Amino acid sequence: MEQTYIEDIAQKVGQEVLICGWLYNRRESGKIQFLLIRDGTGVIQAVVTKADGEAFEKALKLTQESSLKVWGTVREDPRAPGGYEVQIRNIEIVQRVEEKYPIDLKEHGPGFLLDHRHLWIRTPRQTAILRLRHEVMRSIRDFFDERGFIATEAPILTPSACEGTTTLFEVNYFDETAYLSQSGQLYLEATAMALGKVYWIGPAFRAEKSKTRKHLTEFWMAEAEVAFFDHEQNLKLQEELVKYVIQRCLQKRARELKELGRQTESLERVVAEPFARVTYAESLEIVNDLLKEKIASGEVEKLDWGDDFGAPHEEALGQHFGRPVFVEFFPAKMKAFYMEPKPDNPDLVLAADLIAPEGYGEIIGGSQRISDIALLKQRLKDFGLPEEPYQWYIDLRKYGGVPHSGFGLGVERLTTWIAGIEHLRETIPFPRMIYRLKP
RNA sequence: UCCUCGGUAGCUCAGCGGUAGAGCAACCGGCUGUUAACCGGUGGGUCGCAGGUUCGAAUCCUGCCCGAGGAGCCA
Repeated sequence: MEQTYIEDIAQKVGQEVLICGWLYNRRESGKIQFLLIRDGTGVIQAVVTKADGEAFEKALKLTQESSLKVWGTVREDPRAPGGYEVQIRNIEIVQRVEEKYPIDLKEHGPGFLLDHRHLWIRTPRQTAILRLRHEVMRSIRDFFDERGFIATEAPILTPSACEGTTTLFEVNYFDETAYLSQSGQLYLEATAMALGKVYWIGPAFRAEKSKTRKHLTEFWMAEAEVAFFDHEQNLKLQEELVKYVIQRCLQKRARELKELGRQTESLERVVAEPFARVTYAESLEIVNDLLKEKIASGEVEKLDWGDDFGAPHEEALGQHFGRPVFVEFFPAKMKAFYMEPKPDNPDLVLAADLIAPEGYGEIIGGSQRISDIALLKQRLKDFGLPEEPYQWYIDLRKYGGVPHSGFGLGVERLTTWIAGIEHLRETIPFPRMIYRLKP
């Protein structure tokens, strides 16, 4: 008999099915037992009574997370969680858990759960989040594929810093030192010159000693790069992408969003309305005004020209607009060396960060890239970077340099926002953080 | 790296100078519609580690280790 998955159970009412899974919980009341079985697609209640004989005796032996197969008949019953249940005919215990399962149905702290991440991911909340992550990943791919982008890859092992500044993880590479990539961007610029429109979703590594709910040392970025794209086209693409992903999650993952208790009204508004846009200069005024009381009391720092936003500033800006907001035209010196200057004010660059509402902070950073070879060399010099390791990158301007633009989107940050959860560590199966390398 | 809080039973915590506790989990028993079921019983401890103060330390002091929350930095 073929296995039926729990998510399809509604189509099997009145029929005999085979459920293969794990025991999530068991409740018994004398001559009747209720088994809650999970199979990765959902949880179903199965019922067995003393009159069922052998199956009842086997059910008594089942311990939490024991693996099992259950044959029985599906019926609708309002008393069952989810509205459907299986009347058990036969049970096969695949493996009985002999030792006590470490994770209870309630009351655990984050430290304990992270130590048991390999088991924690079995719980309904975690599977809902991971399914949502899958939808985010898949919809990003679909978005780009539908628009004729080519998926290409950037190397993880790199000879030098892409952006020069951030701390990198060092790796022994035979007789040399290599670094784990902190961004695929520079390589994507090269593949964009080969293929026109490119994207990739890959891991990025930052050895920053950050310890906040918004940081991982290993996270996934969706990056895109388009030849002949300018700043305006770049922002339009980003807005379409974010709306597309959210729309897909709302459509296809309503069950998971409900499981997470996510209020979807704000997400629906994000899809319906245009994103806000402010210049960096305007944003300074807005943020300083919004936070003027906290600045006066010394709780938050006042932002001066050239300052980057801190967490409170980012949050205030997100709350103020109540929808995603692009902050654009930053001072050149506070951003990376490769960004194209604003034509009417070369002290600013054609770059933008996208700030999510509801306090979720920056989810995208992007810019138009420098296309002129002389300017690029000058910028490397200004930033105190050597030309030699960037020779291949300079070549992109020597041989048919064109205006081009791109961006990087933080997959976990976007997923955290859509899920409406507190900490991004739950949006990746095995989070890597400053004090956490295991399991 | 800095600031704050914490580490006591498998888990979540109480106890804060005088015999080591509760709830949940586990195990045993009861209950034919449970919903993180309920009711009764049983077992379960190097009180993070090291040193100090004291007649006496889980409790007070010092150092170290580990973790959580926040800051900075960033996606």
